[in-house]
Amino acid sequence: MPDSGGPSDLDSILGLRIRRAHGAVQRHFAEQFADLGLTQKQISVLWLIGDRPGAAQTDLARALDMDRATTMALVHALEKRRLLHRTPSQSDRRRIAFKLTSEGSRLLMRGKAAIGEHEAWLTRRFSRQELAQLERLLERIYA
Amino acid sequence: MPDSGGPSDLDSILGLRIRRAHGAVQRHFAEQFADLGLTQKQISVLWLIGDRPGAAQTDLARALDMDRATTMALVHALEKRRLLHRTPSQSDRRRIAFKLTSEGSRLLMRGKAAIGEHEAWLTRRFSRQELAQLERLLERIYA
DNA sequence: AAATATTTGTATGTAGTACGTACAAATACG
DNA sequence: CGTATTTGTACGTACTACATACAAATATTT
Repeated sequence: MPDSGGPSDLDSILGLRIRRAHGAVQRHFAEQFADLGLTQKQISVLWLIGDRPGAAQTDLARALDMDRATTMALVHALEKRRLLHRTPSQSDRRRIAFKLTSEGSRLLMRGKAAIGEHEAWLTRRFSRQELAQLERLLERIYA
Repeated sequence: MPDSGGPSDLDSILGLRIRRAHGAVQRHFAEQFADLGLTQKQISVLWLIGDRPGAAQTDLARALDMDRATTMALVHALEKRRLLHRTPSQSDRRRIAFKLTSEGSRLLMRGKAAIGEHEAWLTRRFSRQELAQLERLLERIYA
């Protein structure tokens, strides 16, 4: 082996740190949620629809910072699993309102519990102050 | 519209903030690198091979926190574009050493410049202290 | 020295995420 | 009323990521 992993100037790139942190969180999340069969994005969608029944395509896309095509790919997959259903709006017949099915609600409840554990795993490495600081700094990137 | 984007308890999830920050960085990166035709992962691989010529599959996977299959998918794509080439190691004939081609080196140089601009965009929202703090906190997640 | 285990590279398949584009229907606006 | 915008749909493309199985080379154990 010509080089066994010495430091590289790549380490000083903030973007890479964010990507690696994201990857680590993603991996732990996937493990935690393997039995529920939900990804981060999927449970985010369920969560949002649970919070805002009647939301539509554009609402989800905006809330989750995704484009419409990506959003609908998620929604269609969840609909196929009968976790949500879609009913046309009466006031605006272009819109189709999303609601959780009872199975979707049950899965969301289990998902929220699992997210609690996941978040505990993630946040236990920070003090309360550090956590607040980290959230504040991260928000500046996407807000 | 039944709900126009009020706050949700989703906002208090650190994992989601990391994901959204990652998404924002990813989007800006993609714009910045559209003309170079390189993704974050791809330039990370080029960068690492530039820093450590002779590295092999496993070295890259470890350095970038990816599994071997993902790593090789990246390497193969870059090899197809003649940005790197692979030569069998003499000391260990299982290993195949990666090196940049001259075209790969040129592209890496341009990429490093573009990363400089990208990093400037990303970091200009933080003071020097905040930047150090953010890097320190992020590292705790994946290290 | 021989048998076994590990490492390394290869090849395939699946899934999720993300975006672009083009199209049709409904609504809003001038 | 005609036009522009919004909304949903239906394609297609690309990247990332992981699992698995297989072969070859090397390392380890007996």
